[in-house]
Amino acid sequence: MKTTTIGQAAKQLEIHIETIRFYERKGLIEQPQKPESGYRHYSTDIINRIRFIKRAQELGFTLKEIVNLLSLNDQPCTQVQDLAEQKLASVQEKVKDLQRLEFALKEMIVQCMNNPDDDHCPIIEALQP
Amino acid sequence: MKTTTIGQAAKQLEIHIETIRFYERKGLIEQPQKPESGYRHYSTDIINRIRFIKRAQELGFTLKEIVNLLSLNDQPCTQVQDLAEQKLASVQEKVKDLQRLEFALKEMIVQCMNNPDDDHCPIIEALQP
DNA sequence: CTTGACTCCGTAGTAAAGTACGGGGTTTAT
DNA sequence: ATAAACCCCGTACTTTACTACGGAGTCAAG
Repeated sequence: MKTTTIGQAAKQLEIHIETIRFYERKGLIEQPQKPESGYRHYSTDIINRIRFIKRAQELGFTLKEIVNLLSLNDQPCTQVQDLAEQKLASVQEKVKDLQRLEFALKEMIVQCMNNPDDDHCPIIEALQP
Repeated sequence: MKTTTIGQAAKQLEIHIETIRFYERKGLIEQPQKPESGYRHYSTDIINRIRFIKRAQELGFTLKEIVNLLSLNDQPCTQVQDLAEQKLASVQEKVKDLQRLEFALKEMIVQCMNNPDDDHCPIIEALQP
């Protein structure tokens, strides 16, 4: 089986070596087999696991949640679904809030554009509820 | 004018006293007038400013960004408009990101629901390349 | 066989956003 | 007028997710 050193793995994954060691310490990945040299050698399995971690992170999961996700590997699908649904709910809430803000900012800008007096900005008051 | 002590303000805003002092140190709010006793006394203006900070935070703005938002207050109207437009752009971007995330999560959940095999979760597999 | 690149390990530092602590003054209620 | 409750200040600690450092061992090229 083909294996890579930690440096090659890091380059391939575009992360720092230390990040890999960090994940190891945090229990997100196992410490790989180390032959007599003492150097870590990574299988594609571990590489893919790190890729998984990175993707989950992009989806807004914290490392803690990812540990949880990974531990669900052997758990029934419904539990994984639960986690994803929780995440979804919080994301949807954030979107709504941001859209409210977007609307508010747009309103402000319009008011600004209709303002003849440059020294008295309507946004100033609008920002202070 | 009615004022409150830091403790009352904190209770009202449901944050810690130390958080208020922390915002002061970070320049998000001014240190309020302190009479001979040395105690801070907060006007409703400052209370509202903190409320604004909290709201902006819930919307995903960092304190650094909020400092920026708040700095809109002292600028002439055209500059305020500029900054508001920059903010708007970043908010819109954030909304888009979150909607992408929302979509990805929904897809996963649907796949999960259509999965007859509870022991073999498509979410976990989807994230494993 | 030596030089440079790579790896090991443990420890320390970073940024963000607080939170806690402790020794001292002040206010308020009894 | 005294104890409880509140506030002052500076400093230190917390969490998350890394990132950096430094001395020592190892491997690969010339």
